[in-house]
Amino acid sequence: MNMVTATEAARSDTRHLAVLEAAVGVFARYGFRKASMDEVARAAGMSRQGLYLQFANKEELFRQALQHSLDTQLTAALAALSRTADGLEARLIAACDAWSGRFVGSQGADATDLMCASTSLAGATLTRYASEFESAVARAIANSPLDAYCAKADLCPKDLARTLHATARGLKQSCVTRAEFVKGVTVVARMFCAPLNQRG
Amino acid sequence: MNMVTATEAARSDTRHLAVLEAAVGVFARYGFRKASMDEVARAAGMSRQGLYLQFANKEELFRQALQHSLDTQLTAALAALSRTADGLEARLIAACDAWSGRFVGSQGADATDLMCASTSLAGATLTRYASEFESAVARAIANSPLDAYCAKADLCPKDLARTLHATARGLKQSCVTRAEFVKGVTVVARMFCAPLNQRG
DNA sequence: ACTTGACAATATAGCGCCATATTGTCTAGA
DNA sequence: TCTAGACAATATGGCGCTATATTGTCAAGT
Repeated sequence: MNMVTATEAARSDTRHLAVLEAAVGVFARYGFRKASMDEVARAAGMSRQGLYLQFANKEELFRQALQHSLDTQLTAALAALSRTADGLEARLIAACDAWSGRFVGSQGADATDLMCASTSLAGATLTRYASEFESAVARAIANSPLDAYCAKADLCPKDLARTLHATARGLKQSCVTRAEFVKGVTVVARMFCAPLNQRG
Repeated sequence: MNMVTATEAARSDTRHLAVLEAAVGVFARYGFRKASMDEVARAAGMSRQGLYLQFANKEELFRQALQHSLDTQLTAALAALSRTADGLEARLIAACDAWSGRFVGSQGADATDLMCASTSLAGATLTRYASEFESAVARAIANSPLDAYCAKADLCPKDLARTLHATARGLKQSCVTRAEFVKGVTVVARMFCAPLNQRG
């Protein structure tokens, strides 16, 4: 692969991602059914036919947009977890926010539609990413001094990760503002990390 | 009020509550719309007209059944919280389970219907009970040694209670079995109570 | 005090039909 | 490589209609 094709591939890839970003925005606002290919094309600044040249159909576009969104969120969460310069508490908060916080304030009446479409069109992907998130959180905990306390409390890092994730889900469904969400996540993370701030 | 009327009132009240119990079961299984007065009457072992002698209409029956269910759950939660012989962790677990755990495994396709009907027919009652639950949890925390740690962590008992409640909500929506739910609640409660098990 | 059987009023589910919106595909062209 | 315009196939929402189920209310009986 020479320079030209590499550059072209990179540019085409960038364009591809930009389209997916636009699609994510439109799907998030209108849900799966009420979002039209026309709307997505306009948001991406291209023609409707341009979309069909890149994606076989609406379902495929949705699948890729969903996967891109999940990928972005998971990548950001992993990045947050790997900032070992920060304390575990800050990393957990940032990770949960990156993973679950993005669409907190903006879920309308189409939320059920989105969840339904996501599970029916890419349920496996969805659960796979969620599981990867929990595993990464569990690893971060296992590689921290908190791991020792877990054992003492007859718990494993995986348990903490799962419950942290459940808390994020609960907050997502009950919080109106993102600030509220972050506040809630901060509370769990801080309490989970409490053993680190005391002499054991 | 003499003995006879008092006894009669008590018996009538017991009957009333038994009918509400039956109604709760039917509504929980079928949702609001798909549950028929006929079904409730059969479950309560009485005639459909008997229901209309006690409740003005279906909405009123639902409101009272919901309130009775909330009342039962809140009462059980308060009782759990007041068992000061137990440690805070056990009390928090029992309280969350009593408040949120009852219908964990049994939520079918009519769950949305139930939530929608509940909020539209008795939204104020719903939020009032939820708020009372959180306040009671907050009080239990404030009256425990954990209160001191809260202050040190720049948090208040109310924050912990709210987040605990959010965790219960998240678990309720993601757990398939009640055991799973209790396990998740145990994890948060144990970690929240961690500061009590260490020398500060 | 509750049941039974009946009743009209109303809600619900299903169906077909129509108008419209959207999808997915094509051709021609910049 | 993308756009523009057109196209059939299909999905969707609305409307009227029918059949059925359910609600809410009777009168009569126990």
